Amino acid sequence: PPPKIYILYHSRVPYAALCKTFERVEAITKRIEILELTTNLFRTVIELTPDSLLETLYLCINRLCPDYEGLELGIGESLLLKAIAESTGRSMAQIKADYKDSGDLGTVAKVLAFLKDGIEYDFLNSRSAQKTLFAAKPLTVPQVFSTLKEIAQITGTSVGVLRWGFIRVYRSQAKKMGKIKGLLVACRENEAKYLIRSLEGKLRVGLAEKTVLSALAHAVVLTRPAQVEEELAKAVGIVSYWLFFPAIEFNEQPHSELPCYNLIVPALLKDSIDKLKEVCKMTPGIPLKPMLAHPTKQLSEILDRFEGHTFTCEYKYDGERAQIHRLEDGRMTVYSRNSENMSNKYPDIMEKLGSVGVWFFMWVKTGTTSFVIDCEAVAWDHEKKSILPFQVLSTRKRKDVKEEEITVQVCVFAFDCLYLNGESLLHKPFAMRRQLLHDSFQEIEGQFAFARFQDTSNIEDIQTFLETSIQENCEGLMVKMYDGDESSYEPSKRSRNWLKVKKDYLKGIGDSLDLVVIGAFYGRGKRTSVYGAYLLACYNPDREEYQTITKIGTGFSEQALQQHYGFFKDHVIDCPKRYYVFGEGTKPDVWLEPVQVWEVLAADLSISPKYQAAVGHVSVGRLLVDSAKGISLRFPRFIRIRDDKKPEEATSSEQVAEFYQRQANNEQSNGNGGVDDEFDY
DNA sequence: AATGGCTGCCC
DNA sequence: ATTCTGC
DNA sequence: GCAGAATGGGCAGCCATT
Repeated sequence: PPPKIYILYHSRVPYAALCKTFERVEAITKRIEILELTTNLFRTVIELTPDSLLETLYLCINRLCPDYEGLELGIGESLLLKAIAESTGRSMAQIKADYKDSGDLGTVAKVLAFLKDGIEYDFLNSRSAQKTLFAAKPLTVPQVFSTLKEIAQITGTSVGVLRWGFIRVYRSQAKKMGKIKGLLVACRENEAKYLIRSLEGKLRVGLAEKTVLSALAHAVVLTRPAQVEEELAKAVGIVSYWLFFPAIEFNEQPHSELPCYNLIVPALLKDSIDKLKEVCKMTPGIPLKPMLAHPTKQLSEILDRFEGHTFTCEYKYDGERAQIHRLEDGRMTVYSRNSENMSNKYPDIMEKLGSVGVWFFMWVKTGTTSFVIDCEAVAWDHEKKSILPFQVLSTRKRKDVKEEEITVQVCVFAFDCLYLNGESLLHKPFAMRRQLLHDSFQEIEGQFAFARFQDTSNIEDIQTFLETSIQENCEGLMVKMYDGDESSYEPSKRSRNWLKVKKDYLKGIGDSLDLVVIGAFYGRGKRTSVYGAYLLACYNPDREEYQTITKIGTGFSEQALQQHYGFFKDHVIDCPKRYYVFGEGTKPDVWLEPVQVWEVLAADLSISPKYQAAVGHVSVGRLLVDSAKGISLRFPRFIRIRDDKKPEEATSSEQVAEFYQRQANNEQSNGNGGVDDEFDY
């Protein structure tokens, strides 16, 4: 149907219009209706106030700018709680209690009465509030957006010396808080709710980037600025998803190749649709959203998926995704998985890749000018010539890194080439991209390597290759479509053309532990009114203690969440048992009696600064483990209740220590395992 | 100058 | 990251 | 199968406090 116009003619989009859409979207779950509502919002904006389209869109996806510009609000839950408390004149305790009950900070801000000039205004009762409270002008989308941006730009503590020697301290947190409060008092009806959620960084209305992008495409097809195409509007009186399909397609390519709304939106408004594809082309220097892989539960899934196709297996390295760009003019950038600019973290990579010198030491072969390559940066032990764990990589400094001061060396494992010498390779088959990658770069030991691969279609070979990858400190395998149309590079897609196989996905392998539930955390959002996460412990029979090991918050079906809540609410205790061993920073919202054992799966064990499992038993060369550190789990998830086990029969501290030791031994001894044939493919 | 809490970003 | 769920 | 929303450990860096 034609847009329901609830925006009157304004020079700017009222923030209320946006919030109204959010409210409607939040109330429904049907995807097509959500799409329709969002499309109508954008159509209205295009028609009435096209200059606000970009800001409207950014507020819909809850971002301030393209990811690679790296501007962040720097506001979290604590600051918001404080801001809400101060704005409402209520105590933190009250705010926290409300938060617990509603599971939504937005609701907390919306429901509470605001105190202003000694008069209490009730936001729910808009009639009584209207007269006085609404003295402030209604918020507009550009205004809210620019204030959010200002908040993000506030930084640092500065000390200014005023006349007569008075010292004034500007605190960035206080300034941010001031801006938030300023917005809050101007909010009406539901605006505070969505404003707070924007500040939290999660809109949680069931509308996120993919749908917003699709809605944008629909809107610009149906509505051109200043010339509503009535006929077209009538034609879609019957809502059919497939009628819109061309619109989706036409916008998807531009966005996947040039994921920057600052560039796309003006082009959408100005240019014809045909021209858009020309304007929005892959551009070195602007990061692509990396292609992602589907998890695989069994090796047989690989054969099912790739039956009748050629595919190839690669090691899955446990490091940090690095999309490396080099432009013709020599400028270079390293981007992370989430398109953050990591160039300052990797001066060593920049130096090596950018350098001209003796060909023997260069990663880039002569003749290779511009490129975009997809890689994994992995911590590297130069003495042992082996891969170090992710936890080591994560200790690398991130800002203003000087090459001389680098403590954690990195080896870059390249596995794809998306752009080469002025030409996009996104639509080329993977076989060709890999060939070009190998033709254009060369391996330098301990610095740059190609991801190890094996082309095979035999399940036993895959099994063996998987085991070898794990021996060599990798996470497992990536299995990729090798040839044909389906092997192209699909930015931002979790494509079925790439599968990942990790040992912990496979049934019966991986670290499974039986742990005791000793605490719980209130759920939020769709987990309001049940516990959203739990605190788990292992058992130390010698000391008769339960030692905390991890929180857990995934793997539960909705039914399981209900069931657990129902069960544990009768086992809540006022304070922790004296035989609970826990760190100050890991206290749950409620403590529980030790009455149930859960089977839990994890990818790895880690040295923990917070948890206490096997404390005093942890020793490994590289990670300086002091006696106060315990063990925790990487990627913990709930598998099932172990009703057959009593709490005292849970995995013991000693076993936890053993698991860790085994893992560490593997990391230390097998680094070199069977790699003397490094160039043997 | 040291410490600890908060935040954002890796996985 | 992993996992679950409505469409 | 997609898109969205729940939730995990742990690191550096920033800021406020002491």
